[in-house]
Amino acid sequence: MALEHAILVSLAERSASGYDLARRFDASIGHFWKASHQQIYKVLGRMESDKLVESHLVAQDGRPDKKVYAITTEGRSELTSWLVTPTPVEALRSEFAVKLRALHLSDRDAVLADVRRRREQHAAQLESYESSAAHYYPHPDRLDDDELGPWLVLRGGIIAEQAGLAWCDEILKELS
Amino acid sequence: MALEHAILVSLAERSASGYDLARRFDASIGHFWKASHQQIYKVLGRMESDKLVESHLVAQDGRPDKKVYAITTEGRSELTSWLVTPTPVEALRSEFAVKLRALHLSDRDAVLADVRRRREQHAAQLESYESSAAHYYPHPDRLDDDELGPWLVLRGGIIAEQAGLAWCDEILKELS
DNA sequence: GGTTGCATTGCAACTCGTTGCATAGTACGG
DNA sequence: CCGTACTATGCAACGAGTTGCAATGCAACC
Repeated sequence: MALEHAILVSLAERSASGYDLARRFDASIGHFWKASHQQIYKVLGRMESDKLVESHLVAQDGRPDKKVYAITTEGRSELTSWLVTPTPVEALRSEFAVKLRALHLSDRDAVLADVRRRREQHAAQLESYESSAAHYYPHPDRLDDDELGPWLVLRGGIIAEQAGLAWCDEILKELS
Repeated sequence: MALEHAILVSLAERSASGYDLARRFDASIGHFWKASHQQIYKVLGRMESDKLVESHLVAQDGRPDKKVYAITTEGRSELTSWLVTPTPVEALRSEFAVKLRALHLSDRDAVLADVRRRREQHAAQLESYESSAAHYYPHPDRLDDDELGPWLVLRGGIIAEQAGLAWCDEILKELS
């Protein structure tokens, strides 16, 4: 139930509608935890019956009404207790690694093309993270208290993409 | 349906029972694609009705009978066509990143302890990969054709663990 | 005037994977 | 002789996530 907690984190920062949350997940948090709007609406519904969040309707002009969700006291205590429980290291799960392992059964050129594609995707993602970093945190040596977390997460993304890139480069070297 | 393909890869190398497969997944392939025995039995059953694999019973002495699965021609062609289709880069999904993002809502010492724990796990995994590499591939500059894939996969694991380790170290530095 | 796109919420059906349980024979240590 | 551990297979229930579809109403573009 990690989406539940990701939503609590997001709502603890600011109340939002399901639609807003879906957009936030497309942007910041979503770099490390994707969620579709269907999934978000479903989980929000369950969280409301569990009293972790509460909602009220907000009329808007020129747009459909929206249902703004806020975290409850119970939600906050659930969140803080989750925050201090140790996190199991998630197993890495890579379809690409399975394919690579079967290299001797496969078509070398197809694999090469695939690796090149992946390399470009990692490079693009890395660039996007780095420009986010430069834009939002121009002075990483002087961060506010509430900036440190997001900054470290961004650093994690950068490190992961660099690793992905390095792996692709190593594969390309071996295959050429 | 990636487990299906991982099983096909494994059976293409050698026929095996569900139990054997579960152990293989605990060892080599499983570093990058975990699967429980329940899951494996279930998928094997479906794959048999889909004619991707076929089984026959083998009696053993002192042990229960086993059902040995072999890949079929149809399974092989499914496998080769899967091998040449491009692989989407899997989104990274990290519960830990979500927690880290909420650092300002959290208990600094609890986070520190968690990061230290994760650091140890990455270090242990890295060491295990490196000793596998040293043991199975003592001469990485001279690899057989069928060794290159597994070697590159292992390299991917090493690179990923090093990245995980580097991230932990960076977090520890910032939090101290 | 028609099409496209955005904002907003949601349902239904499905796949994938996890957890817990059941069964049964053998081997081994205390 | 008893408990534990290994080999071997499987079912049932559940949770998480994906895919596809649907509705409505406004704005902007051609």
